[in-house]
Amino acid sequence: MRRALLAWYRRWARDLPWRRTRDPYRIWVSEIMLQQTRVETVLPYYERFLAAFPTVRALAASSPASVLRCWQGLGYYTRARNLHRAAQTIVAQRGGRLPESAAEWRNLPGVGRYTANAIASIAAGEAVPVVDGNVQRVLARLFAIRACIDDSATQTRLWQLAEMLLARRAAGAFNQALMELGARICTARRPSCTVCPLRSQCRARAEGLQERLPVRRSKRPPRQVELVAAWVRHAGRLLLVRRPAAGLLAGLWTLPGTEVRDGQPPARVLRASLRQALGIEAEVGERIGLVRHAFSHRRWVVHVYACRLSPRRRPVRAAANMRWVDRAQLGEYALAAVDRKLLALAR
DNA sequence: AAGGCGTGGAA
DNA sequence: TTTCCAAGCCT
Repeated sequence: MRRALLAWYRRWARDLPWRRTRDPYRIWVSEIMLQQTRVETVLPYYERFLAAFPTVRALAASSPASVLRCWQGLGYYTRARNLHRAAQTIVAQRGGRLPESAAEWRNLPGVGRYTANAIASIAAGEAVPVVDGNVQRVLARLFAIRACIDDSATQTRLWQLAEMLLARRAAGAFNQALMELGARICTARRPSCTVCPLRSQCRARAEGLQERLPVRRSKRPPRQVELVAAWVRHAGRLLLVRRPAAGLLAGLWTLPGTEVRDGQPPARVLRASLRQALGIEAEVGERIGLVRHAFSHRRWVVHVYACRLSPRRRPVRAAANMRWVDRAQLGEYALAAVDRKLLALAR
């Protein structure tokens, strides 16, 4: 099995930038970006990030805002904050020397069992297994595991299997090969069994179960939330506010606004929110659009209104989490994808 | 154990 | 349009 898999990988592995280096810093950055994120999505971010922060020292010396700007649009923003924090810890406590074992990597924020083992096996050849979504699927099929993949007992078994199968003298290549197989051949839907290097050893295929495995727990549908946002311009500038430091899209910038409880009139809620949260007296004008956005765990419907400051209450002094922004300066503010949609409405 | 935490592509 | 999901981690 190892021989077939490694031979397949040598022949078919995609040429990816993080496969062209053994620099632990670069491997680390790639693994963090790849958490729950597709290769094609990561590629441009990876190149930009390493151009901006080519070493762990450069990353540690940068500002949180600049790291977040580089990450904007990639999602799961805690990853960026953890990466930055970890870089500062590495410089402050280890003189910039990166961890050298999976156990050491595991101590860094944002580095769990999968990521620690991935980095250590790929960058240093340490003989430790990985189990990610790909490996779960490949092993569940290879061994025809019908138990729910989310059960902790099943997880334990998958890690044991990955450990048992591991090609210990080529751990990095083996781990990547298993994941590559899951990404390219043993896909979630319509796996390409006829060209799979493990087809003769796959129990799911022998039993015709490959399309039905693995079995996952069904997730309950995301909660729907209605919001209202304000497009406030004054003297050629647009009002932005910074989201709270914790929670959804923490630390990113957005249009001012708030949640609308069911049945409430959006325009009135918005006017009250601007006054109470920001001390701004504004007239809420026409609705310039409706934006729908889906997160992993909730769905937003955002009403966007054009607003103008009440004439006698100007000028407005910006609080710490509030900025009047020139169009030319917009690039200095990290925005989530949902807020790109909001801004695109009124251009 | 289960839910918070993003996004975009595929079916 | 909706659903599922992709190189997970943290609480």
